[in-house]
Formats: sequence, C-alpha cells, structure tokens
Amino acid sequence: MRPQQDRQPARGRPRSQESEKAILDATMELLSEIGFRAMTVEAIAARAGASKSTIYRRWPAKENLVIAAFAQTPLLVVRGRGDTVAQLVEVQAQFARFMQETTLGGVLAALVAERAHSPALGVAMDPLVHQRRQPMAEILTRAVERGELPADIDLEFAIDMISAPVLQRIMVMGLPTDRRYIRQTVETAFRGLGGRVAPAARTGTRRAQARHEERMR
Amino acid sequence: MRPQQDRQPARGRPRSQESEKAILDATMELLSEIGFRAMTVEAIAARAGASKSTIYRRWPAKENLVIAAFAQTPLLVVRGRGDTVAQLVEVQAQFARFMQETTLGGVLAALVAERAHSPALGVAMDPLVHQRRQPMAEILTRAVERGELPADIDLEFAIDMISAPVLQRIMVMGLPTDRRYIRQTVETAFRGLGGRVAPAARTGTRRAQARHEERMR
Amino acid sequence: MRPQQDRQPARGRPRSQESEKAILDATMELLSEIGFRAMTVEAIAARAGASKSTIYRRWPAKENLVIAAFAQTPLLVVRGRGDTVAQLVEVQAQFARFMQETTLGGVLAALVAERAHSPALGVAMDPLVHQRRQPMAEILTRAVERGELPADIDLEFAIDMISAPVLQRIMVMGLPTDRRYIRQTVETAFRGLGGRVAPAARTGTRRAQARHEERMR
Amino acid sequence: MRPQQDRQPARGRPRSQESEKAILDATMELLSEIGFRAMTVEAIAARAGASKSTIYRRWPAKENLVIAAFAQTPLLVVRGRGDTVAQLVEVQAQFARFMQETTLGGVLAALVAERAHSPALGVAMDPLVHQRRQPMAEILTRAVERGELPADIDLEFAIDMISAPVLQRIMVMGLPTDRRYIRQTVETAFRGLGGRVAPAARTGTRRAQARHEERMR
DNA sequence: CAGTAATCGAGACGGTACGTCCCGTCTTTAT
DNA sequence: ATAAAGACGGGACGTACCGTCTCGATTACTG
Repeated sequence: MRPQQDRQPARGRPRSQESEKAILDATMELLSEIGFRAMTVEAIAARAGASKSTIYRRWPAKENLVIAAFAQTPLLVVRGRGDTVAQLVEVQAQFARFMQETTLGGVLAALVAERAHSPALGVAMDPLVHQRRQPMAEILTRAVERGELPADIDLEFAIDMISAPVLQRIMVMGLPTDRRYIRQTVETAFRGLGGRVAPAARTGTRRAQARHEERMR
Repeated sequence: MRPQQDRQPARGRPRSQESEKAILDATMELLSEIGFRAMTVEAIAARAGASKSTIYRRWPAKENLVIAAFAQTPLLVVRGRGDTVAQLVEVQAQFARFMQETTLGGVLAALVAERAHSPALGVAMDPLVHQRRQPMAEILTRAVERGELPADIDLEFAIDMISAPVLQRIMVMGLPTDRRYIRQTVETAFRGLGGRVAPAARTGTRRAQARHEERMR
Repeated sequence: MRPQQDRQPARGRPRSQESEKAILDATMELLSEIGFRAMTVEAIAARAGASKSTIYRRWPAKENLVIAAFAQTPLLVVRGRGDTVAQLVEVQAQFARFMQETTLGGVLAALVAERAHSPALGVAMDPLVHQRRQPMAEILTRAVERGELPADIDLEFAIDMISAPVLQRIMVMGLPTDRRYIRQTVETAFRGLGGRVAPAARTGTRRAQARHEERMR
Repeated sequence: MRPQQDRQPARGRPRSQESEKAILDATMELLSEIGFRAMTVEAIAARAGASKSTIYRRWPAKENLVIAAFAQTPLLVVRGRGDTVAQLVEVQAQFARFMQETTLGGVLAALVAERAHSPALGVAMDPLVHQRRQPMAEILTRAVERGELPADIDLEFAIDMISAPVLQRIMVMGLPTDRRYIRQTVETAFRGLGGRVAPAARTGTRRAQARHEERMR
C-alpha cells in the first residue's frame, strides 16, 4: 500500500496519471450506472479514452480495479462537534449518503462475495475496511476517556454493534436509510454498550425505553 | 416459489424430479466450492448429469437457480427453551453455523449484489429474507408479552439490531464467528432495546457495564 | 481425411452445413480482397453471419480454415482432346486462371510460408498439392504409353519441370501470365524431357486442333 | 537503396552501427528459428539488446527489416570454370544451400505473400530478386556468345526455366534438394531451350533420352 | 568547453486481433 | 412433452504485438 519504493529513478516513459484518473472515474461511474457484473473492462476503457492494456497493466483483474476506485473516494471525516452519539451518527450518515447516492452498496456486496473465494482480494480490501472503521474508533476512544463508555470496552466489537445495522439495511436489504434510522441504531447500540446518552439527545425510542424502565421498577 | 402444481394432468413426458434434485444439489455444492461467479451452468449440468436445457426450462437464469437452491435449505427452528436471550442466541447460532459450514456467506453476498441491479431478483429473494427473520419475530413477540421488552417496540428494527452484527461479521468481514460473539451481540442489542437480561446470562461485557454503571453513580 | 467414422448416430444438434459453406465462401472472398495476413477471423465471422465459436469449433486456426477453403475449389479437369502438349497447356492454364482471377497466388505463398514452421500444416496441405499434380501425371502417363516420352521417365520430376515456371511466375514473381507464356514453358520442358513434339503443332495448338476437328467430322 | 549519404555533416549523436548489425543478425536468427509470422519486433529488440524505437527509426515495418536482413546475405558468385551447365548448376546449388541451411525458404515465401497486397514491398524486393538472377544472365549470355544457345533466346524466360524447379522444390514443396536434382533440372531445361550439352555432363535422364530418340528413328 | 541536437535504452500508450469461455437459445434423436 | 447432447450467435475475457510516444541518459559536433 505504500506509494512506491522510491527506488531506481524510473526508467522508460512514466505512467500517465491522467489515464489512471480517467479510468478510476469511469469505473466509479459505470459501477453506479450498471453495477459490478454488468460492467465490462472494455466499457471502462472506452469511457476513459484509454486502452484495455493500460488498465490491465495496472490492475490484474476487475476486482482490483474496483478496489482502487473505491480507495480514492473521500475518507469519512470526523467532526469533534456534538456529543458522542451525534458524532457517531454523523459518521454513519456520511457513509450511508455515499453508499446510497452512488448505489455502491451493491458494489461492496460484489467485492465481499468475490473475496470469499479469493484470499488476495481479502488482503487488498482490508485497508479499506479499516479505514472506514478508524473514525469510529477515534470517537469511541474519546468517549471512553470522558467516561461515557466502560474503560474495558472492546473497541472492535463496539464498532460492529454501531455500524452493522446501517450496513445491513443498505447493503444486504437494499432499503433506503435515513438519519432517523441511523440515530435510532446508534443510540440503541450505545445504550446497550453501557453508554451514557446525553439527555438532550433523547428521541422516541429513548423515551419508550425510559417508560419501559419505569414499569420495570 | 413452488413450481407449477395443480395443473392439468400434464401432457407428454413429465419432468424428472430426480433431475431437479440433482441440479439443486450440484448447485449448492459448486456454490460452496468455487463461489457464485466462478460457477457455470455448464458445470452444474455436468455434475447433475442433466442437460443445460433441463436447467433453463425450470429457471430463467443462474440467479433464480441459486435462489431455488437456497430455498430448499432447512428453516431455522425455534426452540421455546430458555430465556429470550438464549433463544435469540440459538437462532443466530443456527444461522451462523449454516453460513460458515457451507461457505454460503459469499453466495448471499453475490445474490445481494445482483439484486442491486435486478428488481426481479429482489422480489424472488424477499420470501427467503423474511423466512429467516420470522423466528426472531416470534421470540421477540413472546418477550414483549412477558414484559421483557417495551410494548411499543418496532419489531423489524429490533431484529435489525440483533441480527446485523453477526451477519456483518460472517458475510461482510468474512471472519469466523463463535457462540461467545453471538451471545455478546444479542445481549448488547437486547439491553440497548430496553430488554431485561436474565441474571444467569451475565458475561464479561455485562459485568464490565455493571462496574461502569456503579462508577457513574 | 476420411469423411467421418460413420460411427455413433451423431447426438445433439448437427453442425450447420449452411454455416460451414458461408464461412468457407467468406474466407475465399476475404482472401482475394485483402490477403491472408490482413484477414481476421472476426471479419470472416461477420461476413458469413456466423460466430467466432462456430469457426473455431471446426478449424483450430486460420491456416486450417484457409486450407479447407482451398480444398473446396474445383479440381483441375483433364480433357483428353488434343496432343500431349495441348493437354498440359490446358491444365496449366486452368490453374493459372484460377490463381490470377482470385489473387490466390499470395494465399498459397502464405500457406507455404507457415508450413515451414508448422509440420501439421504441411500434412494438411499435402493432399491439395497432390490433387493439383494428379491430372498432369495422367497426361504424362498416357504420353509415355503412346511413346511420346521416354518409358523410364521420372513422373514427379517431369511434373516439376512442366509446372514450376508458371507457379514461380504467378506466385513468386507476382507477374501476369498468359497462355503464350504457358505454352512456351510447357513446350520447352517437354522438349527437354525428351518429348516428341508433333511438327504440325509447333506454331500453335490451334492448327492441331483444327486437324483434330477435321478428323471428327 | 543506400541510405542518405553525402549529406550535411550530421548533427546530433550518430546512429550506432553495432546496433544495426545486431538487429539484422537477430532478425536472421529468429527468422530461421521461428519464422516470419511468429517473429515479433520485441523479440528482435530483446535479442539484439536494442530498443524498439531504434528498430522503427531505421525500418518502417517488419517486412522492410526482413528485406534489409536478406540484403546483407552474400551474393551468389559465378565461377567461370566448367561448361555452361556446370556453371548454372553451381549457381543454383549455392542458392539451394543457402536457402536450406538457414531455412530461409519460408521467409522468402512470407515476403512473397506480403507483397501480393503491398506494392511498396514489391518495389523493395525487386533489387533482391534481380540480384539473384543476374549471375545466371551472365552465364547464359556467354553461352549464347559461344553458340551453345540460340542467338534469339529470351534471357528472362530461360532463367525462369532453369531456376523455377529448384525454387519450387525448396520453397513451395519444402523438400530437400540435392546436387543431383539440380543437375537434372538444369540439363533438362538447357536441352529444352535448344542448348548443346557437353558430353561429360550426361546423366541418367540424358541417357534415357538418347535411348528414346534412338527408338524414335 | 559549454551548448545543442539526434540517438540510445526503456517502457507506457491507444489499438486491434487473438483464441477461450460462457451465456441463453435452438435443433436434433430417444424416451 | 421432456430428456440428453451439443451446435448456434453473441459478447467479454485477458494476452500479445503493433507502431507511436515520452522519459532521462548518452554522445557526438558546433559555436
């Protein structure tokens, strides 16, 4: 994943960065328009104004090309504003918007499906997966420091709990997912993980739980 | 999903039920061995000892064949034993075992990916998705009746919260998933949803939360 | 080279004879129009209204396809009329006309060039080569029987001497070749081989033929 | 055919003569080893230790490169020794040896095939063709002067008759060709052309003809 | 002796055709 | 009417070369 070895001064004609960008852009466009399986390398080359050999010189297969296209999408940005739940909702909402606006939910599913029978693909995808989880890890770490979450919490597990419902709804169920749903999942997971939800963030579900707890006493 | 039944007395040679079974079995085997994309209809026909036309006469395309193969897998069984969390854990564990033993996690991902660009496939898959969620709905309904969960809970949302982490871990992350992880997710989600966890089911995370709550007071 | 084994009653859909003919015809047309190297299998398929797989199912490579196309050209016909030289001229002229009208001289050269590095191609071409020489062998045999040529003549060598100049001029030199040139080569070779050229036929087969027709009345 | 000479004193780095020789040598080697069509410019460059641009700077296409490689082969040498037939046999044998030792028969065929659809190539090849025929023209001219051949003989036609059988056997038929065969063809053609064969040169065929002529009387 | 200019190697570029593979359909004989 | 067999038109695959085009590094002559 390192950019290059910065070794020998690069002999021969250097690879065209314009071509590379055009190819990755065309890939993202076609991915959105017609999906992973229907997308052909020939169509990518045609749209990018490049040749097939230029594509295959860089990426050994369609999967790797798609991963590279994904990798150049903007990272999720963590804004330190708001309480922990609000920050988590923000990150999840960014992700949800990206997946739904570009119909890339299905692409991720396709990559995931391929990975089941191609270990190399798994290795190539790992950095992307962790990149997406990193912002949440930071938010949760700060929450632990502020005493909003148990000190001995398992971060990876916590991220699973918070992110899984949104990912499942978008990618597996293919259903539209709005901010209200995201807030609900984050709050429920946060509470289940032992988090202290700020009173101002209370929502319908929150109130329902409060009523329920009252009855329990 | 059933083929044409209750029709007129069937003219000509009747369709061979042996062939149909052999085709579906071969499909499941090949799905497990080489995955959805690498699997060809010709390979299925060869392994099943059938001809391609026999396959295409029954299912219009590869996706539908795979759905049919999935549809004949055993349903999840709900055993009324144990408390609510134990029952949910049992159902999830059954599902996890099935997905991991047969490497069908990737197949589900492939179907999901295809559905993104094929509405017809979505329609065909819906019954399967709901079938899998039905046992959990029953368990949760009983839990509400016993007062273990808020009366106004959104059942579909609750199922999302409980099932998503396991599905994500198996299908999206491709990681092995044991009963301990399943128990942890179910407990955390159950608690987040306002559920009353039976004392005997306490685990590490549960205790950590207890300690945390103590400190919070 | 045998037509078929006439074995098992041919299961499955039989190969289309129309396709086969269309492919061979398209091959001959393209061969004449643009030559062997410039001719692509895709162009043949397009013109024949067939698919590439239909072509590759029958012939493993372009060379074999071209040989097959050649093989369906009409055989040289020996007419027993006239004296030996006139018959030889007639056969050579038929061949020359065929090679020049269809510009297949270059194709034969291409096949010959390929054969140098492909023994299989040599084997495939052999029958064609001998087919072309057979009529001349018959004419020469009759000439020997009539005492017009030495009894112990080497037939293959004689054919070489008679046919080589015309073949060289058309194929190697690429020059137009008329009946006068053909007559000259045949007479010269025939004389060199010890043939007795009928005195009356010297200035032209034309007069010999006139005499022959007189006798016919 | 000479490159630009007598021009201005040449600015910039001069072309490398070592590269040029290495390229032509590599071309001849590969032609012999794998033939014209299988030979790639990249393979020539690799073997010659040159780059493709160095090749294309000198020759516009593969065909021209091959012609250049041919052009540097040694010319046929005429030795004035022996009678006319012996001299002709010597020249033909030199040519046959060269074609057979280096398997360049096939290369010549490939060039000939290309020329059929590329007039420019024909022009480029012409000097080579005439070079090969020139020694025979000289021998025949001397034979005419000595009265061994008719004074009104057509030189080009005579060369066709003498050289065609050997060329056909080597290049078209791809058969090994020994000195005996060459002598036979030259004698037969020479006799057919009205030549007076020296008594010492008599061979089997010659004697057969003698016997035949005897019977004719 | 510092430019200047053409050549060198390397290798990426847009193309084009290759021969293979599989799709989903069609056509045959046998049951 | 359905079965197995297998040919069909179609179209994408990934590879291999084509002949062209940058690159930085040489290697002469020129001023």
